[in-house]
Amino acid sequence: MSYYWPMGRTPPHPEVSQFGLQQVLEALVDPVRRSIVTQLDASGEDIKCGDFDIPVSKSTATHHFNVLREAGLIRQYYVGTARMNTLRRDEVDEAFPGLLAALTTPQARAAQPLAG
Amino acid sequence: MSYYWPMGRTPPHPEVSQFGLQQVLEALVDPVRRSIVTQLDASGEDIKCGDFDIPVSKSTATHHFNVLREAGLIRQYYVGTARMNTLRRDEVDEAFPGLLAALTTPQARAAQPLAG
DNA sequence: AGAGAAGTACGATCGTCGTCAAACTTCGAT
DNA sequence: ATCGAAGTTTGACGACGATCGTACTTCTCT
Repeated sequence: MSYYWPMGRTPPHPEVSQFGLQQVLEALVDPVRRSIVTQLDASGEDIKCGDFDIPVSKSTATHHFNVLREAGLIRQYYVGTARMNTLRRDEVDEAFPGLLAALTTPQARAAQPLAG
Repeated sequence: MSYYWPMGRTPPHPEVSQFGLQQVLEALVDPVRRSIVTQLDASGEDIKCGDFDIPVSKSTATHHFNVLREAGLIRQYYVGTARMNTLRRDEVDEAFPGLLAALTTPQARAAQPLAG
C-alpha cells in the first residue's frame, strides 16, 4: 500500500465554506507558520517549501505546511520534486475579511520576530 | 507578606507600546478568551467577571482574564468585590489595526462556537 | 462581628503541540 | 540504472497550557 499520496497529485484542500476561524487562528498563532504566510504575502509569488527562511528542520517544516494547508491558508502543488505554496489570499479574505490584512500591517510586521 | 495585591488597587496593565503580536494572538486563539472579547465588544459596556457566559470554573476564568489583561486586550478594575473588565478597543486598534475588527466580523461571528 | 459573595493563589493533572532524527519515497539529472 | 535533491512518515520527547478543586482573601451587608 502507498503511505504517500502520489506526488503528481495535489493534496486535499478545504473549500472556503469549510474554513474555520478556530483552525485558522491556531494556524496563525505559531510564529513559524505566520512567518511563512508573511513571506508568501510579501513576495506575491509562489514559493517552494525549501526556499522559505524558517529555523526548523525539514520534517517540522512539513508539519507546518500541512497545518497551513488544512486550515485553508495555502494551496500546495508539485513541480517535479518541489512542493510549491500559494497564499489563498482572496479565499481567506472571503471567509474572514481583514484578518490577513491585520497581520501584514506595518505594526504587525514590526512585531514579527521572524523574518517577513 | 501579601500574596494578593490589594483589591482596592488595579493590577498591572501593559502600555500600548508594550503590546506584542504574539502575545495578543496567543490570547485570542483560545475560544473562551475570544468569547470574552466578543461579549465585551458586543455589549459596549464593562462587564464583571462573574457576568460572562463562559463554560469554565472560576479559577480557570481568573486565568483567562489574566492572560487577556497581560496581553493588553482588557483593562481591569475593582468595584467592591466585583472585578470589572473593559475592552481596550482603541489601544488594541492602535497597536494592531484591523485585528479586532476582523474577529468581530459577521463571518467571524458566525464561526464562533461559543456565545458572542 | 459574622456570613456570604466574588475572586485569587496554588498545586496537580492531562492533552496537545512543536520539535527532531531516522528511514523512506519520489522525481530529475547524470 | 544510479545518485542526489526534496519532502514525507513515523515515533519519541519535552514543554506548555487549559482545566479543576481546595484553601484563602477581601469586600459588602446585616
